[in-house]
Amino acid sequence: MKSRSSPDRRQIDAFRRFNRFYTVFVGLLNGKYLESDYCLSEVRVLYEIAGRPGAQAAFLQEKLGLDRGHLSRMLSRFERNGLLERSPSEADGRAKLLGLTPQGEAVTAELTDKARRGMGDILAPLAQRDRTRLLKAMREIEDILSTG
Amino acid sequence: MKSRSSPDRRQIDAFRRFNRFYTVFVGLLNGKYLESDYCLSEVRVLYEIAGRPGAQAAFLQEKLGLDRGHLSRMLSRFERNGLLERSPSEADGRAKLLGLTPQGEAVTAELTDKARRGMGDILAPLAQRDRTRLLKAMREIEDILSTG
DNA sequence: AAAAAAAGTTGACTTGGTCAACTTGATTCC
DNA sequence: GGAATCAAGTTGACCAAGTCAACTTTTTTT
Repeated sequence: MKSRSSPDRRQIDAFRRFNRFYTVFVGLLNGKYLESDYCLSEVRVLYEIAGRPGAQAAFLQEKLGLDRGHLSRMLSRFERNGLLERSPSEADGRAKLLGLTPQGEAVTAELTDKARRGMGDILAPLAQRDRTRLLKAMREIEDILSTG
Repeated sequence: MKSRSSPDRRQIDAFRRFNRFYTVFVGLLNGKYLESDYCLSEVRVLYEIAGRPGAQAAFLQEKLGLDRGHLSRMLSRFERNGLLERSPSEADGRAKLLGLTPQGEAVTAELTDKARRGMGDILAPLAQRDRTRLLKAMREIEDILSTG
């Protein structure tokens, strides 16, 4: 590995400032789209199931880092509220396959919509030029941090 | 106000993607520096008191959006653990002025240190050029989003 | 066939946080 | 100046998210 100078204090502090800034910013967003009966991990679970119908709990538990019991109860609640169906797996008698009901799909779509509207409201007052700059900057951060 | 075109779908989705990305990223960071007995709001409270010795609870409660009762108990706990002193205000008999004890200062400094080290670890493997790009992009996002 | 492991459920518990009632001291406003 | 109102802080009751461990059932290993 190539030897590199260590980061200086000014850079580290600017980094921390951005994190504080963006944490608050995202907090506001989430506070907004969490105006919807569902907490963050519930939303993540719904999205995940929507994206992979037929997944099983163990997979979600692993991927999202949730507790078994917690997830089990959450899924029961979803089922009770008509958002989710759990059907026995043919391949494995222990497992249950997860899938959203039409109502579950609708709720998930509504959540996505709300999230999109939230973002749209933030972008709307910006000039087209600033939107482009913003998204380019975001892209750049993703690139740099994810290859690092 | 100048009329502007509404943001398009691609931009909105790129925005959301960045939010997901950065939420996970920050989550990892926090997971790291929350390896320290203190939860996020406790850390914020400590930082706030460190930055404004003599502040009173009502101010913190307002600024950080915490519940009165929750904050009151948190401060009691800090006091019990020797991190905090609450002295009666001369100007207002109801109020108590908050200040960190030397031990409280030490804990806070240690937290800051940990946070800095966390950031440093992320910046370290990057080339100097990428660090500069990263921080410039962050700066740009702050600028655009905070003036909007 | 026995032992070990995996999927899921359940109960007991911890904890971060909310809500409302209450005490005490400061303001307001006739 | 005194009654009504309001603000600062404390306390108790409560909630919901999340953790931990025990248990059942089915599958895999050997």
